[in-house]
Amino acid sequence: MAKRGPYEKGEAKRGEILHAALEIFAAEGYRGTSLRKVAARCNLSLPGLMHYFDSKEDLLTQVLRVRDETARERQRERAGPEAYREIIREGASTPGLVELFVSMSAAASDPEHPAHAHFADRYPTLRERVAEYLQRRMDEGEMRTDIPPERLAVLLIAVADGIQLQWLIDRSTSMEQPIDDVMALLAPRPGD
Amino acid sequence: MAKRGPYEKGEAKRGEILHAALEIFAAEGYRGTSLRKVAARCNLSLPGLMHYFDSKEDLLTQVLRVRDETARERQRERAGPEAYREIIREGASTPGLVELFVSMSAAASDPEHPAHAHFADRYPTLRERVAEYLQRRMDEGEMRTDIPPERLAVLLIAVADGIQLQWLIDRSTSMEQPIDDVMALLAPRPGD
DNA sequence: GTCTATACGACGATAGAC
DNA sequence: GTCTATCGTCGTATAGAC
Repeated sequence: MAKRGPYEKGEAKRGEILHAALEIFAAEGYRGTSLRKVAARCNLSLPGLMHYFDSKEDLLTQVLRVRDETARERQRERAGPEAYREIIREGASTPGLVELFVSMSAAASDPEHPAHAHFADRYPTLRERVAEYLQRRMDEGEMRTDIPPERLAVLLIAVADGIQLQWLIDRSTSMEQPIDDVMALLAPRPGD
Repeated sequence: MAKRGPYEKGEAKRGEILHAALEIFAAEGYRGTSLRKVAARCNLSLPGLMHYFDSKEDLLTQVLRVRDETARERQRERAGPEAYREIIREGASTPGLVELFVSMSAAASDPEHPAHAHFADRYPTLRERVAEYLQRRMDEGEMRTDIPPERLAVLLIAVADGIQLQWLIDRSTSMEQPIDDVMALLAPRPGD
C-alpha cells in the first residue's frame, strides 16, 4: 500500500484510461468504439494500453465497476424512491453507458466472462439493500405487507432495469412514472 | 407473389439461413458466433450468405423478427398472465436467444441500427395489447383501477424484460414469481 | 514497470469472375 | 446465385527498448 516509485504513476495512468474509456463510451456508445481509439485518447499505443488490462472485456468490466462505485458514493445516505430516481436520472444523461451496462449484462451471462462475477455480486447486494429499505417501510406501517420484501426487491429492480430497456429504444418513455406507479401499488391496504 | 423460377429457391434458402442462424444462436449464444459458421451450416461461403442479407445486423434483425412472429403465433388467443408466463417459459429454454434479444435491444438504441425500427414498433404494439387486456379485466371488476391501463402496461413489460436481465446472470432467479407478485398487487381494492 | 513495434488470426464487407 | 480473392479493422500475443 505504501509502495514507492513507479507504482503511483501506473495507478494514475490506469485511472486516466478508465476515465477516458468511460467518456468515449458515454459519448459515442458501446458499439463501434475500439480499444485503439481509447489508446489514442490517452496518447498510448494499443499494446501500451493493454499493459494495464488483461483484455478488452477486462477493461469494460472495470469501467462498469468504477461507474457503479461513483454512483453508489454519490447517493450514499439517500434511500428509497429518491435514491432510486437519482440513479435513473443519471442514467438518462448517459445513454452510451446505459447501453454498455445492458450489453455487458447480456454478455456476462456466460460464467466465463470476466464481468460475470461483478454482476453475480451486484444483484444480491442490490436486492439486500432494497429489501432492507422495504422492511423498514413495512415496520413503519407505510407499506403493505402481504408480499415479503425480498420478493418485492426483485420486482423493483426488474422494473428499473426493464424501463431502461424501453427507454433506450424510445427516449420519450418516462423512467420515473413506472417507479411512482409501482410505489403507489405498494401503499398499505386498509387491513394492514 | 406468384413469381416463377429462381425466386422460390431464393426465398427457401433465405428461410433456411434464418433457421440455421436461430439454432446456432440458441445453442452457442450470441457472442462468438460468426457469419462464417452460419454459412458453413448452410453449405455456403460467407459471400454466398451475404447475398441474402445486407449485413450481419440485418440478418440478426430478421432472426429476431421471425422469432417474434412464431412466438406471437403460438400464443394467439391466449391472453393475460398465461400468455405472459408462456413467453417467459419459452425464453427460459433458449438463453442464447434471450441474450441475443437483450444485446440487440441495446444496440438498436442507435436510430441508424437496422433493428431500431423493429424495436420501435414492438414496444407500442405490445403495450397496446397488454393495456387492452388490462382494461378488460378492469371492466370486469377483477383489477384495481387507480392507475390507467396504459401506464400499467409499461410497468408489466418492464417487469418481464427486467426479470430476464436478472435471470441471465442468475439462472436460479424465478421468472414467474415476480409476474405473480405484480399481478397480486393489481388485485382490486375493497373500494373499487 | 512502462511502453513501442510488429505481426497474427478472425471478423464483416466488397469486387468481380463464372 | 454463388464462388475466390482481397480489403480494412478488430482484439490479441510476443519481443524487446528504456
